[in-house]
Amino acid sequence: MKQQSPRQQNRPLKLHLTLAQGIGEDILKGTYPPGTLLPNEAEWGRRYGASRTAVREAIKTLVGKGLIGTRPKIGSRVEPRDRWNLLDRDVLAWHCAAMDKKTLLLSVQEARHILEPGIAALAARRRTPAQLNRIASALEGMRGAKSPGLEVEPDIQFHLSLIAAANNELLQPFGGMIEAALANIFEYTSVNHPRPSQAIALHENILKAVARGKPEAARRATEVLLDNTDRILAKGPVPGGRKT
Amino acid sequence: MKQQSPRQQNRPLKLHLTLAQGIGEDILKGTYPPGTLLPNEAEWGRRYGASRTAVREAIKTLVGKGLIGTRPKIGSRVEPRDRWNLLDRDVLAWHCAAMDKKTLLLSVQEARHILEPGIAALAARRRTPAQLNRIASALEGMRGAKSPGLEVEPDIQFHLSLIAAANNELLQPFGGMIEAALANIFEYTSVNHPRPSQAIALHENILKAVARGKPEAARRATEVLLDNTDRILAKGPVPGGRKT
DNA sequence: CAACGATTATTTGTATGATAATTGAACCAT
DNA sequence: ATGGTTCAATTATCATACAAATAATCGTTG
Repeated sequence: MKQQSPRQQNRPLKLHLTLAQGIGEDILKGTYPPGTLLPNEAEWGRRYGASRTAVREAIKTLVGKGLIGTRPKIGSRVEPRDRWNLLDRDVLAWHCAAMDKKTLLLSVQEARHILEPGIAALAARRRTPAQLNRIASALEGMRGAKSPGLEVEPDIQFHLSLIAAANNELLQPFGGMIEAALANIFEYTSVNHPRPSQAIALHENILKAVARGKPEAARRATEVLLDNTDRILAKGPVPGGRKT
Repeated sequence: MKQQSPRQQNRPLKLHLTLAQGIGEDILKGTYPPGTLLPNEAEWGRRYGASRTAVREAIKTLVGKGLIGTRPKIGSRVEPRDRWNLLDRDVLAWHCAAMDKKTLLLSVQEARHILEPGIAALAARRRTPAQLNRIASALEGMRGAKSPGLEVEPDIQFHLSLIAAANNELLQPFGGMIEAALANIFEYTSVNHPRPSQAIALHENILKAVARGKPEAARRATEVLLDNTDRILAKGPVPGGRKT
């Protein structure tokens, strides 16, 4: 048999990562608003039963994400929100954990409406055959999915490969946002996707336009898909809700 | 009297930051392509004359930015590019240092064309009076600038406050990109801005549309401004070039 | 000889303790 | 009050030791 209970995801997570996550969530949660001072290193060590070494490494991670800054004799201060790396996978995850899901998903959709149509148009002009292939096989994955849960992963792959096909590295960081969004939309709307076949058709329209090198068609097809996602979201969470 | 001579660049930069910068630049420069292994911690320590502690803190910073991942017995491996936090201020700076400026600026402009019109439209719908004020005073700053160099800072402020006025936190991380872009465009095109008065007029159009709550007008005005910037960029660098 | 299991070696992870550097705050002399 | 000095709190750096993870090696066995 494998691991026992399902609450232990794979590996026990290194101590400094646990600390970074704990402190990061506190910050995103608003426990320490921007401008305020965090407890000092020794104090974090006491709270988590960790050595200063581990605490400092966690803090350096958070500094790397733009959440805090440190100065001798002062301590660690929370940076203003506009310096936060909100698109970072971890930060976004902590944000999800701390924030109302619906509000967050609406923000994500708004950003997607601004970005993805333009990205699809770019992809239609610049995608390589290999990139087109990757998009197509993601779509195949969606078709092949038996349960709605298994549809999410290929869906994510579809959008990630679309972004990759835009061939502009500065747009890649948005992949993390899309990834978090799609995973959470499923969490939120659960099994009540109206008609999976419809979603697949909408994705296929994008693929076709990108394949034929029609930027404007790709843009419009993406807008249609996003509008559809908006409608699914607007229906609100599934009545039963989800446990975890 | 304020600080004295400019010979001391602010502060001697902490050791772990020097390390993070050095290693980060190496990665962005392509010395260690994605998927390859970095030298181990002891080796970095030897190269920089630093303790393992300092090296490890630098590495944790880079992990935080998504550039590398670490595993015991394996070492530090460069992550695939689509996990890099390219919008992070530091990463972007290292990227600038490593890459051809023109190519980078073209990528930035492309991203701006996708993002900023939509952002301006959002801002027209949602800006608060205070946010509108901040945009207006940035424009005033541009007007008041005596030398072209002094015009850059208010220009940056104009765009940052426009992004802020969109009131979508997920769009904020792009501020760093715009910031780096505008600073470098000045570096690149130097003093040969054709007519500052024209640039100011184009910015003013955006402000007016946002003030009047006209999303589509704001979108179009932003597109016009970006097209203008494109033209300035297309002229290429100033013949004399810049020293630094 | 092939496959599998234990051993080993390498690298990162964590802990401890000490010292240096930075800088706000308190203090003191004028 | 003013200006400089000292003090103290906190991060920054170092050295060392040991723990944990895991790829590679080696040896056993079927």
